[in-house]
Amino acid sequence: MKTSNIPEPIQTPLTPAVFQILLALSEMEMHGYRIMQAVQQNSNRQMHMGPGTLYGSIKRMLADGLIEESGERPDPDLDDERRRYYRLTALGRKTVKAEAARMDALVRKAQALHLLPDREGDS
Amino acid sequence: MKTSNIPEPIQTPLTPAVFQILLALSEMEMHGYRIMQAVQQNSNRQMHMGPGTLYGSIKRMLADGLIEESGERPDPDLDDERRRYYRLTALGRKTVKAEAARMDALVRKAQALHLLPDREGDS
DNA sequence: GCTATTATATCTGTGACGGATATAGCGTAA
DNA sequence: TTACGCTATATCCGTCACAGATATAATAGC
Repeated sequence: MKTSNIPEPIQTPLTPAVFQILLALSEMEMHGYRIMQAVQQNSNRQMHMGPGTLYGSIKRMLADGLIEESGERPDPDLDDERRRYYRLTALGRKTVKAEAARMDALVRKAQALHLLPDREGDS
Repeated sequence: MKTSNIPEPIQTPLTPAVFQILLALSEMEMHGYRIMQAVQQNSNRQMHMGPGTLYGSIKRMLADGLIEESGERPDPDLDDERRRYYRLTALGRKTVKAEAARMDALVRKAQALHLLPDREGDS
């Protein structure tokens, strides 16, 4: 599957792993291991991201300019020197928005086909 | 990324290609080449699915029992003998629903983080 | 009859994923 | 203080989906 890059050099569809990482980092800066836990939690433990997927994805996302390492330590007291914190770049934020919009359109399509339980507030 | 198979042998997250094919076949039975066009159309020509992705995905989905070939020719008059029509299986329908629900949850998460333009009708 | 489009199919390089493995700091209970 | 489990990062490698290229052939229009 491929998306035409008419508007900007945005790279979609994102892989599930990359999208989950961007989504987690949209909420707050965090370090790698924390991302793994966040993904598991905000999916009701239905998804599991192993270290191979996590750190491999992080490396690629750094290279693509979607995220960057943040030197700041959010909590100087309870800290762990090993941790490496990451934050979204402007491109990362733009990309996660584009992907969310793409998925939203698909969800609406699915809704129109009665593949989701009916809800109030749809056109 | 991996999903635990607690409830049923449903295979999610689906790849974008597989989800698009299931979504297209949810609307109506159609043949392979038609699916390619449908994907392009209901994504405003932002996505393009080549024959490699299409027929490779179809082969896998047949093996996984998500779709099955339908001997019926919907339009006996305007027909093409080369066409091979496909329809969803019960598993395929269950799978596309599960995936739509998974994506819906992600979209809601994105909405809560203001990654989507605000809309009316959200809790 | 010529050409473009329709339609299916395979081959192959690239790259994401995911389990295994490695390394090491940290917390705590015996 | 030692042992163990958890935290945390990192790499390796096998598997598999993707995507362009290519092949083949039927159909449609000129």
